[in-house]
Amino acid sequence: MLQKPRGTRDFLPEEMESRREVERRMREVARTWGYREICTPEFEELELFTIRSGEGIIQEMYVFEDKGGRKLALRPELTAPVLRMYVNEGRTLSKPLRWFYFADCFRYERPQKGRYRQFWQFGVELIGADSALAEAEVIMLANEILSVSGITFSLHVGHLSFMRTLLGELEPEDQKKARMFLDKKDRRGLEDYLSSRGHAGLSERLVALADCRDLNEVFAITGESQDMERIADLFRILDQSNIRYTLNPGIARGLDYYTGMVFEAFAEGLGAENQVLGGGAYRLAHLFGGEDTPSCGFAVGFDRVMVARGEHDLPGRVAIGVAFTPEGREWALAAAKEFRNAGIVTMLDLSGKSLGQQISHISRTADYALIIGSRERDERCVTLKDLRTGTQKELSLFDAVSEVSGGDPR
RNA sequence: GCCAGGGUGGGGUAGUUGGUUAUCCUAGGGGACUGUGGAUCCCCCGACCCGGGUUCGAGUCUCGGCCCUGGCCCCA
Repeated sequence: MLQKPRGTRDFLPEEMESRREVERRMREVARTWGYREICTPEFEELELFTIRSGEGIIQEMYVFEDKGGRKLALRPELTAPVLRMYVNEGRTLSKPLRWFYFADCFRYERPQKGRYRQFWQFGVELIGADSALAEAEVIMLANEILSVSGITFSLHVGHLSFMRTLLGELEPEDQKKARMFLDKKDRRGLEDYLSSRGHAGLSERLVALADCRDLNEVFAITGESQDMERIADLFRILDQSNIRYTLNPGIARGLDYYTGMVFEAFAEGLGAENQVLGGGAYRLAHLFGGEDTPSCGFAVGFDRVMVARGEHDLPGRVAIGVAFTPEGREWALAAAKEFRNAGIVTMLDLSGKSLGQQISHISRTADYALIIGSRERDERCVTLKDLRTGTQKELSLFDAVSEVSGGDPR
């Protein structure tokens, strides 16, 4: 038997409905903040992704050549494509642009819990706004989107300025190493490394900084800086908005990518891959031939959100099945049309078996059986059987529709 | 790329120190039953992940691969 490709998944109707429901809620929140949906190609020129991240990521992407010899890649993320799109066709639109997307991405990695080779991201980009309020807006939006998705999460907000100030005295190579140790929370490793590079005093300050949960403590370590007031304002806005977050100056990941504010969210019950959201302020447009444009955004790992939610039963829709005899078929077709016009899920029996067998089959997938034979046809009525109670009555078509409309699904 | 544990019909399972036709439940299909049957009865379908090796004989032992589940690495 043929198997699906490694790291991909099939979704049965139940799971799909539950995914669509969460997706719908996320879209709805984004819309109420004025963000509008966009869509970019499933694959792009390979170069779009290597410009920023280097050739090294090719081995973690689905890369291929088309019949014209073009080097292409399935998109591994959406920020670069969205900014490419902005440079191509969004430059003359009035700023700021508020865009969101829900799309699948592909990465050639080892699958594990919450990590697949095809996965979905819900993301937001706010392009062309450069203020504390813009950054705060994106964080607040992220917070609301995760909230409506029904998961328990913690939000960590940091700023690269803190770390940069301290790391400034190091060579770029050493900065990278130091960040790696910080990210892994390997304090001994950090200390040993920095001592060996002649910066013995620095590790203590870095560790202290990563531990800070209060802005005043942070500034006590980093000293005064130019953007101090703006950073303070960002956190002031978050506090005024009653967002629950943790100040985390230790966020060290993706420093090459982001330029200022950075934030992440973590959910419970996900094992090693517990990050469900990442975002921050960045500048990418100039890499793709546009003007240097301040932007910020985030991406939600949709599949991880679904894993973190666990099993949820969705309320189903009321459904009816129509059982009929050959003489009743025409009237049954007309009746089914009426029910569907009223928005009721209506399934005709396709087997042509005896009424008893039809009802037996209908009872597995529907809440009501509509029974139509020559008697109903002659009297222009229908027999409606409530399959949960077993009671049935003969009604006019109009009354039957309103009866079912008012009923609850199983 | 590395480590650990797994892989028996669609789903869930039993299978002893290697030994006849691989167990049970469930789902699915068909039939009896022609206006009540969500039933009942009967029947059917369908599996040892793949490939080598050991053996008279492998679901069982062994090696390699694939896949799954976790963890490491990475995470734009």
